[in-house]
Amino acid sequence: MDALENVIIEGDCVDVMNRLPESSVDLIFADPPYNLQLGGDLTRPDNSEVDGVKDDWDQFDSFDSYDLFTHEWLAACRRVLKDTGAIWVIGSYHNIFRVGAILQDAGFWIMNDVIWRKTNPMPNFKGTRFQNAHETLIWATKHPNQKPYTFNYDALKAFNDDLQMRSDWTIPICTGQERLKKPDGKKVHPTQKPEGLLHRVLLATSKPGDMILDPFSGTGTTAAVSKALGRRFIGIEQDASYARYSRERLSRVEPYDDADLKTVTGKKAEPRVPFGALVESGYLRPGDRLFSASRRHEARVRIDGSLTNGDTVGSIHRLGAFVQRAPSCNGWTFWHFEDRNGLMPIDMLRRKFRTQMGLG
Amino acid sequence: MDALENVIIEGDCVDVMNRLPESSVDLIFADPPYNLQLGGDLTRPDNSEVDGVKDDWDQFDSFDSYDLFTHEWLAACRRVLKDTGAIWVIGSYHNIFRVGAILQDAGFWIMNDVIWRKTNPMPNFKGTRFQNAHETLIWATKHPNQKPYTFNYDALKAFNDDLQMRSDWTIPICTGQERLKKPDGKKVHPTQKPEGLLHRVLLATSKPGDMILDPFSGTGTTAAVSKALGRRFIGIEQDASYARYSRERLSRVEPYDDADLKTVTGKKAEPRVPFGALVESGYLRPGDRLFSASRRHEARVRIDGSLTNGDTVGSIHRLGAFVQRAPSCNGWTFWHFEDRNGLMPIDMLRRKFRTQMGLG
DNA sequence: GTGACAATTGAATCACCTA
DNA sequence: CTAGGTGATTCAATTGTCA
Repeated sequence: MDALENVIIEGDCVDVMNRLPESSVDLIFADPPYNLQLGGDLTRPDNSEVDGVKDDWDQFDSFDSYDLFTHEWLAACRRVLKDTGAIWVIGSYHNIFRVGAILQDAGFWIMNDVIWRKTNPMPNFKGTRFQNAHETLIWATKHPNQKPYTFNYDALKAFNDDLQMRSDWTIPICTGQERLKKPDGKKVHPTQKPEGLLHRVLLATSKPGDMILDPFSGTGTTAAVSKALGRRFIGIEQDASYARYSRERLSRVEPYDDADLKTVTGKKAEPRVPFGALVESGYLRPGDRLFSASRRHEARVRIDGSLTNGDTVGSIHRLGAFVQRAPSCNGWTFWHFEDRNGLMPIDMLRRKFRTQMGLG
Repeated sequence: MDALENVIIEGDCVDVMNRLPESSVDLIFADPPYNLQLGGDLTRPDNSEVDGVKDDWDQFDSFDSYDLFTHEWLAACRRVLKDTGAIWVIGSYHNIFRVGAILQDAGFWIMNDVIWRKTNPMPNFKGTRFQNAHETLIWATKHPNQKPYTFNYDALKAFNDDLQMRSDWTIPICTGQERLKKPDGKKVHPTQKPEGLLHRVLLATSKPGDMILDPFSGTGTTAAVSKALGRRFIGIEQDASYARYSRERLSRVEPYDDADLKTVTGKKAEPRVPFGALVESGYLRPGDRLFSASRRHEARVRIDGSLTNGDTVGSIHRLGAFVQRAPSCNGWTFWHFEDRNGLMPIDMLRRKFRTQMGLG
């Protein structure tokens, strides 16, 4: 099974994952069933109070088997996941606490829990509980303190009107044209996830070309959004009917233009330019004076790209920190050079250097 | 220990609970240590230091020792709880999954998980994850399919502007006058909960005269709100200083005026609709063109909701400001999409989104 | 008093590369 | 592995200061 990609595979997810090469997947999105062994409709979300007696004796037994099931598919996920990879799991209060605890026990490291806040949830008709208006997602890396992992911070900030993205996401449930229907008009799947949710997940924690795996593929929302966003994917689905519907759905997905897949990136992604290179290339000359924005501090450029204020010598960062008595300082934004129009941060020169050298 | 009530008891919560009469409590609210596992120091971009939770009471050797601790206090809670009673637990992703699973294993029956959506959470200063903007509460009865239990559906509906109360609550963190301060101006407790949160909990799931127990009483928010709402209470707190401050606080509590509560309801509770949400939900597609009203400027939509005009990229606001050479710009009114009837501001799409999603 | 502006702060698993 | 250097990074509210 090499170079298998962009398919929906029919079968048990543990079996199928164990036949995939290890450390081959960048990101897993898993929407596991809630009610394995719990007696069908009785424990479907929001109906858990229907039966009086059965749940009582069933409870321990069913939690145990659910835990075992969870442990097994998470172990299979862990094997196929790259050491730089991550996993998302979505669930409700019926199962998410067990899944989250087992995830932690398996060695995954939770980065955030994220709340999918539904704009248009089903009402609780009986008025016996709060309206169940959200689901919980867990985002976890394969290892504690894992470096690197993918998080497109700046893209999400642009998405969110220039504010950093929060852990609660307001997204509509899947309805209308997007919802897959059978010829008789009934919905194909009871819990089809909205493409908007997967769009945000993939935008946040994957890159174009990444391999995305969904072990409980269902109607193929993960696969469909992966295809649209220029990611590779493997979906695994046990149910032949769901698999058939999702393949048909995928055939209708048009990938977006490569140019539109690009996202906002921040300074962290830019190539490093040592300050000395600006001096070397004549953007600044030894002896030039630099100033803090307020002109309160002044320093002279030296031939090796260090600065001196007379008493002390150091890098742009060290001297900036020193004169401010701060533990650290970004010299690029702290120091300014004299321009026709007044003081300009030396970061301007760095940008000019990058552009003229064809960097970034 | 009979008829002990309306007190803060100093001591280990398991010891104290085991000395209380069994089946004597109507509702428990528990805010256990979160086991945050913080690393080194954290500084803000302005170099100031974040005052994190490094207290001894939040230190555990391992998940195992935390699980054992959790199991023990939950067992003690179970004993003192009436068969008609219920429990609330609050936590974050560090601990809530373990607590939820152990709660289920102990025989409690989860009714809802509730999200406390913070209006003013602390940012993620380093841009490494999503801003941790919520905490999770679990509401569970003592038994599966328990009847009766207390749920004041109508009171909540009235409280929530005649809308059914959802499972996500928008409430500010505890600051300002409400936050207890030492004589030196420092906060008494690192994690004091807002009274608005407890107000909703008690309003929803307790009755006047009920006995409310908080095994991790801290600064006594549960006790204070219980007193204000005419409930009886017992708070248990290990730390002598916290206990002293909470007793002093209680002496000042008077019955509530609802208007004073800092909760956010109705339309104001609805989060902003960011531009990216229109893209992920299909109101605009990556590759679509946007124009300024005069058509003098043009840009393309990308998957992260950023715009590009070929040279420059940025959010709708950033790019709008850039092309106009303005310091700032409201992208919602500056950029337009092509409609049958000509150009329409993208703000129209946001309004449509809000309307269709029932967001005010 | 008042309005503008600056300073402070909150349950936080918060950088990364090279020598 | 550690140590050290470079240089990237924040939102909403309340409180305090100064004109």
